[in-house]
Amino acid sequence: MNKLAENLKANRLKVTPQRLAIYSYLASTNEHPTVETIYNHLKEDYPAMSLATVYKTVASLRDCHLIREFNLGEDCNRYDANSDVHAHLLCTKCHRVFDYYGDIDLKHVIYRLKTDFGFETSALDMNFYGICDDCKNNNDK
Amino acid sequence: MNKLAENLKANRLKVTPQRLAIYSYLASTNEHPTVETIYNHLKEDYPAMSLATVYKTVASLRDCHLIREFNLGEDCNRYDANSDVHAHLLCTKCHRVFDYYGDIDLKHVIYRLKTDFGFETSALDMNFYGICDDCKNNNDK
DNA sequence: CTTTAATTGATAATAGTTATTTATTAGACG
DNA sequence: CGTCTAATAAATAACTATTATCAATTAAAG
Repeated sequence: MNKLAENLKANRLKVTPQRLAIYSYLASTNEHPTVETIYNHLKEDYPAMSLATVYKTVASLRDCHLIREFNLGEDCNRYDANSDVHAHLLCTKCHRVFDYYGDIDLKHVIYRLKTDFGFETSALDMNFYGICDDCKNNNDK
Repeated sequence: MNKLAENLKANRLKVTPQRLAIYSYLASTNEHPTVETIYNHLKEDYPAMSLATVYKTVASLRDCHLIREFNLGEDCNRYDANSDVHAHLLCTKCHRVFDYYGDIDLKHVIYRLKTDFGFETSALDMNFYGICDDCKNNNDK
């Protein structure tokens, strides 16, 4: 039994082909896909899969913290199975999202939030908006 | 003529009572209101104001950078006229949003993004999700 | 194998946002 | 100050991402 199936079982989620496919895809990509993207990507191998199933599955995976759901000011959410602490860089031109594993002292900030304000942090987003290197160079169109 | 009206003029936006009211309200609060909240707050003084006007106005103000639009994983956007660099703390229990003006070395990160990846940052969000002090103490309900 | 509760697929419903259209108005110009 | 015109507002229809519903299917426990 693979790791993904074990994670599902550990969270009392039934191991279905649909869930394995969605979770597996998210674990294999760093494209931060939307529900639409996930659906289109899996349509070929799972032609019967419903869009509603994708929505329900990402909600389940998010609820048991197997994936992260986030919004970068677009009209839809994005999903990410990468649990390492990292920032997201959204290129406002090509709409790709890049990861940044930087030297940002987040533990220090989380500690300050707790001691100074009594705020108990359980998750965080760090999002940068701008123009990526490719788009800066490719000024054609 | 007040500062708000001057800002509107500087961006070639007509100075209308609706825009002044919405912009003025955003400049006066630190509650990070949603469109719904803005609409309800102004309904008393401007009973004829349409919800569509609020949507169009915040879009205009956002487009000329007089306010910021952001999303904290809720089902609607929030707006903020505070242009100082700061983080947002969303209490996932009472759904209030607090500001944090911390010692986060963002200039350093922005510089690294540019030199290491060629990413030109034009805006950023730093969002912390957790439980605020009030909610931690008020465990009643 | 049987049973049962969870899940899927199809689709209707919901909610936030945007588009459309007509009436109104800010502000330029004389 | 009155006239004119393009921009804006109000009302509401349309759109789209997401959620809810429900009958059919299936994972998995016994």
